[in-house]
Amino acid sequence: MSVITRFSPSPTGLLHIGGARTALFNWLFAQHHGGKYLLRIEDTDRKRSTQEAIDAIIDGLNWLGLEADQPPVFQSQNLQRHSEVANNLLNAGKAYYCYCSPEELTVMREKARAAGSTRLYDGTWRDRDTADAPNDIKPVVRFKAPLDDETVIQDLVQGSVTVANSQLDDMILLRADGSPTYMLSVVVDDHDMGITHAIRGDDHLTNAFRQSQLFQAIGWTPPEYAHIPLIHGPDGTKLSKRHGALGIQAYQEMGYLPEALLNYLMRLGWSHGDDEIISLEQAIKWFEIQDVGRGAARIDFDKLSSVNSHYIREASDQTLANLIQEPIAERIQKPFDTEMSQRLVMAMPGLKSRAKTIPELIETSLFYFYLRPLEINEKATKSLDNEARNRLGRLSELLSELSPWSEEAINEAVHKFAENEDIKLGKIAQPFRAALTGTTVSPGIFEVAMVLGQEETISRLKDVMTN
RNA sequence: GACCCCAUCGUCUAGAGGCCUAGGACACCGGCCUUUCACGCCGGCAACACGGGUUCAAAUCCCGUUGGGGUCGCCA
Repeated sequence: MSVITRFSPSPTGLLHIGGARTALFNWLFAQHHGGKYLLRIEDTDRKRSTQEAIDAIIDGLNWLGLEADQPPVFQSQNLQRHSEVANNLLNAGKAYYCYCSPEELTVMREKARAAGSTRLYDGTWRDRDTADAPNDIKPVVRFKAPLDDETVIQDLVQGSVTVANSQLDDMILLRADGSPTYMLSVVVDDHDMGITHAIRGDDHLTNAFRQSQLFQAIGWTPPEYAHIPLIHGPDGTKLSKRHGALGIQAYQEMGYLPEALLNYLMRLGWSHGDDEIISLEQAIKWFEIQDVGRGAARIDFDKLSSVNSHYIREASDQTLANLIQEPIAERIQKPFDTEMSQRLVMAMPGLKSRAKTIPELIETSLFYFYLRPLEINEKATKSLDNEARNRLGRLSELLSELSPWSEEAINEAVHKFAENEDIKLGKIAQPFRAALTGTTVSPGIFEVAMVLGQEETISRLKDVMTN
């Protein structure tokens, strides 16, 4: 039997980092087994589901490259089928009508809780004659859950998990308005979609018991379950808006590369020995659900950044240039022309090894495109005393005659210059950097000069001399 | 509160009874490299929650304690 997995978010909010990881694990598992990975939008709560959320989820998934193998399934379109299954259960005597009013249930719940019970519904209508039914109450349909024995889930991650059936009450299958509940819909859709493995968050573990019972009652085989631990915030508490319960596009905006986020996410809970940098191809080969840990993991932005900087360094100069060209143009208020594009690509090797995020990459590349005269920051100004300016003057004369204009040639020329002036290289390199970049921190200054070109370099030198 | 799950350096983790005086990565601290900042390289700090068993031997198995998390809706 071929593997089919699914990621089934409810479109009531953004695709957060935990959801992204769940999707990733489902995707990896399916890929590893040569199966299929499907997307099911659980939009049966029509009040809370929004089109924006649906778009955000699908966009986020696409950005990460976790495309489903089939068009998404919208749960709301299977409602009829779901109630049909409930009605069959009703006919078979495995479900029943319950006429309790919401008020009655509230009282019942409070009583049960006070008594320390997990069975919040006491089964009032389980065996009661429907002839007793009040006329003013529309009934819900409840599942006649087994009272004795226990339900056991062989979870692929958590191992064998057992609960006494006496702990579980009769869940609602169909609401008073006839609409199916989540528990029912999940079971029917998982079956109808042929889901073989349900990989989902830990928070569903207790749901698995009831779903398993339902499968049993209908006579279907439940999927294999794998409940993966949740992701916590840096302080170990539940992920909240404060931490990282941000939409995935927030991470995009913060400048994380999708491959970096994917790599980071897969290592949260899953491991393959000591490997840290793992490509998607390798992950597909290596991914075993048994290797997923059982404890919750905290999100660590430092590590994410570190992984990100690795992928930035790995990315091709052209790819990165394409990525940041627009943002740079916005910053400098000037559209890119061919020459600027070429300059950016040329500058990339020196730039990318210094950046942990894309915004950082943008920030540090700006000086290449600022119009003259450059603004020199305070620190940089300090290296431009009179002596230094005079020296830069002499250097600029030398450089204006330099040919060819290569990094190596510039390097050689400046070294020779320092030798002739009997100064340490730093004495000229730092003022040179200040003049060309306006700052004290930049890529190698010979590389900078090379990228800037002979004319621009000389001009920038002259700018600081005349000021 | 009841039920369920979890527990190795600050963080992510390796570890499936002897290979562990517990390994890697991030972060942190030194050093090297060097025209700055990074990168890179070298070194350092740092953990098996606690208590009982089982065993010749336990981070690894069992029980308990403590701590953390999850679930208890006519939400999903």
